Amino acid sequence: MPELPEVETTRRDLEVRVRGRRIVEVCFDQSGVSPARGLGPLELADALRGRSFERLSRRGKYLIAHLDGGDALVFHRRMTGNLIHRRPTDPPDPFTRATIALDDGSELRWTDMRRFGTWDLTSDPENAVPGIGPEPLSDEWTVDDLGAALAGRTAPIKAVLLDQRRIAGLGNIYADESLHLAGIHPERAAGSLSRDEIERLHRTIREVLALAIDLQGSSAQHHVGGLGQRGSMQDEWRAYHRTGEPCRTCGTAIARTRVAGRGTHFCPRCQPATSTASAG
DNA sequence: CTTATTCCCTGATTGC
DNA sequence: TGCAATCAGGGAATAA
Repeated sequence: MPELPEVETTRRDLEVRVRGRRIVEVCFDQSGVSPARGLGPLELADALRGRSFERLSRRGKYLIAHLDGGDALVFHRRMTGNLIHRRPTDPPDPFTRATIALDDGSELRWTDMRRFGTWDLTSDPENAVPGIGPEPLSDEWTVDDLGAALAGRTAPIKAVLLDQRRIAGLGNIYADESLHLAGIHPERAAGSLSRDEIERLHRTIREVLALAIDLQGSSAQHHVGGLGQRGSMQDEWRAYHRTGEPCRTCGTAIARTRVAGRGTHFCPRCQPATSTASAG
């Protein structure tokens, strides 16, 4: 599913291709459902027609398309959303819910099998995502910041990693992967992590996100990049979606449980429930 | 303020 | 083989 690396992949792919392009028309499928809360398909098309893209930015899992005039169209791909740049003559993409025609004859196709994705038109792009936590790949995000986000919390560490108010952009895949690399059990109380564990986790979060961006994201399920290409990070998964398969570090079968309502994968040996001893 | 639960959606998978 | 139940999960809403 699209997490920070998948959204960043799309941003990089599309930025150069939509910059300066004017929206000629926006067409939605026949469902009558708009991905924009509070705006129907026709209203949304009216609001976007004639506007130009200035740049694309990202905040956590949100893709922000800055428009001329100072406002922005904010996309969230949720589970199955993709934004793909195509020519009209390219073969159809399955589950295309909307098409944005551009003034150079190309188009952006919004595909979203499960229709969870959202568009949000805002006049205040700087505050497009209120309450969201720090960007984990930013130079300004320190070990101390992570420590402060975890301090005193009794919730499982994985639940805190998934909480977008604490850290922006981690989802189920990269939470599991970061914890495996750090050797930390996903059900450990967040506030119980030692300084050494917090340092390891800070490092592995950044490592796994950076690698995933290099590999253009994980495409085991639905994600494709802005040109329709698959990523290859799924080949590097060490925990996520590997139930019963051998841990790449120690060979122990990867276990599966449920944390914060999400399927959770970990190595019972490398990620012990109690120890603070090293791993990763 | 906190943590836990439900719901949205639809194709894939599982169970009988 | 067929059909129903379950599963996948980000985040908003709701509950406690």
